[in-house]
Amino acid sequence: MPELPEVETTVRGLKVINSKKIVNVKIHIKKLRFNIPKKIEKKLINSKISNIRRIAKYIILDLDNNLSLVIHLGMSGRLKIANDDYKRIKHDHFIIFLNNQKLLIYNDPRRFGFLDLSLTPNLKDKKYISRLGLDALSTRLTYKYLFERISKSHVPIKQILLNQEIISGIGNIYASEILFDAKISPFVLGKDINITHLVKLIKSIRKILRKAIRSGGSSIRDYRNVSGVLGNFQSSFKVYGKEGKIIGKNKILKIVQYGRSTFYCPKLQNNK
DNA sequence: CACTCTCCCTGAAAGC
DNA sequence: TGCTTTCAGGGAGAGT
Repeated sequence: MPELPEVETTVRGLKVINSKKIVNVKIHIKKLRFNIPKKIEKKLINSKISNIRRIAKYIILDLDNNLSLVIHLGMSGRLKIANDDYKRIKHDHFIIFLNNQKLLIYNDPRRFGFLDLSLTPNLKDKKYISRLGLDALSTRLTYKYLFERISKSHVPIKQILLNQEIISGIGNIYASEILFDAKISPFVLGKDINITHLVKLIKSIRKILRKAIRSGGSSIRDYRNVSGVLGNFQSSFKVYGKEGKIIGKNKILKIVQYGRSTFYCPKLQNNK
């Protein structure tokens, strides 16, 4: 669910708690994908949120005590802001109480997400951050950069788009949508993509992700922003989840690459 | 080193 | 209808 547009939507929604002070923290389960850092409560309580930002699919809450809280939503994670009369529901694992009577709640049924704490200046040294390639919406993402990174690769472009060490922020849904928009076959290998297609690919990456952000994010079913409002980009999906759909007289197929589903149209995505 | 596969977990949807 | 099976958005780490 949460790819760059959903994370960006979440970060924008979280701005309302910027400059608020953390007055309490409750952990209901200590192990998500990784263990929640020990004594995190003590480090968070009494600090003030000084900045809220996104790095790839990571949400960063910078605090005024030189620490940063890192949140990754995994596949099913969600952040909610609620009032102090909120009744905890299933899978609410981590709750931050703020000095404006609001709560920040981390809910994650599959627990593939994680929370981490870092000294703010050392955040970039965390290995999950340091390895990241350019952000999918970075202006530095050019065809030259991509060519340099993939022109020797024997991996299909669909998988390249999912590799966060090359471009960060794209997940399985938007990868299919982007390739469809760029009319590029998901099978074409990095080494076989020409410059014209790289230029088209970058255009489509920006176009699809920006449009999804404008729609408030998306998901298969029910991506919601921090206030619980549904995103609606999924109504704009052209190929994802559309197996068998006919466009003109061309059919959309679903295949599996590297264990992930890819939706595409062989006739329209032929690299011509 | 480069690449591929499996697994973490719950719940929705499909299959029977 | 209801029980069982399959499959899912991410990413690390093991395996080839």
